[in-house]
Amino acid sequence: MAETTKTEREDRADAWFHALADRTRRDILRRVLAGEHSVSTLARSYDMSFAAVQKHVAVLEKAGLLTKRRQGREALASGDVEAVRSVGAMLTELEALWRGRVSRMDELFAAEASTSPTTTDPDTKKD
Amino acid sequence: MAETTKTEREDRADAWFHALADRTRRDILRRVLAGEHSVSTLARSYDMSFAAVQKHVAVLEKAGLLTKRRQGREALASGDVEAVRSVGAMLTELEALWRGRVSRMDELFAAEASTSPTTTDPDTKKD
DNA sequence: CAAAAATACAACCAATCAGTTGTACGTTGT
DNA sequence: ACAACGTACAACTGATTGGTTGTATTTTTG
Repeated sequence: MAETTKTEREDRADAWFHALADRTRRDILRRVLAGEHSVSTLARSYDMSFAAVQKHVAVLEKAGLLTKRRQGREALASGDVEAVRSVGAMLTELEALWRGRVSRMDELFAAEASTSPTTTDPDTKKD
Repeated sequence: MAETTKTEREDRADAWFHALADRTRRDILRRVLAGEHSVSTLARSYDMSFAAVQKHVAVLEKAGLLTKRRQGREALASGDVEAVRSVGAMLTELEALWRGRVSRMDELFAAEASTSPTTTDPDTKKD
């Protein structure tokens, strides 16, 4: 159950980051995270055709960063925080790898210091 | 000074997210965050030409997510955590917008409840 | 010195992307 | 009923992307 394969996760990440890699889309996401907006309302904010904005919304929707709900003739878009959090979590995982490197470097430093205490360059007195 | 304009910030974000929107690049970033690797060492890990991997490294470098240092004939790549943190911070800012929406919704709910206490659906007793 | 290794970079190609215009269809207001 | 509005989608275009091969340069190694 909930069998999320590695490539599925990477596929989603591809979609997430690609969706966020456009400033118009990031701006749209900001707005729909702050509150619901119809596609035409959003479109009025940008110097491009309605169809172009509609495409951007579609990209965000496919990436799962936003959901649309129909009300009469309007399509109301709303940002999905959980998805944004997931992207953030991915970045945190990257940071964890870095922390692993640092602790490994610390270990190495400790080991070197104990085996040969004078290994640290003695020429570095002044400059 | 350090006058960072709005578009400069957006330019960097474009580069960041675009760099992260490719799974090979994300994988390279993971490796170089965990420790220094030469470009050819990285290249051996992927089923593509050396030049292709070299290009991916260049994209990450231009985005500021990784730095290269020359040692002899090798180019050693190392991940930049600060940049990763900056990307994370951007996501956190998006989350903050959402929190703003929620508190505004809370206010609205409180106001509605005080003016017409029976507005809330009485059928919603159980779940 | 000559061969091998690691890098850099240009030129090319197929695929995708971000934008456009045009058309069609359901919904709203007069 | 009908005009205006909001949406959806197809078709097209120029720019960018992710990959390739080929060539040149520098550094190590035998």
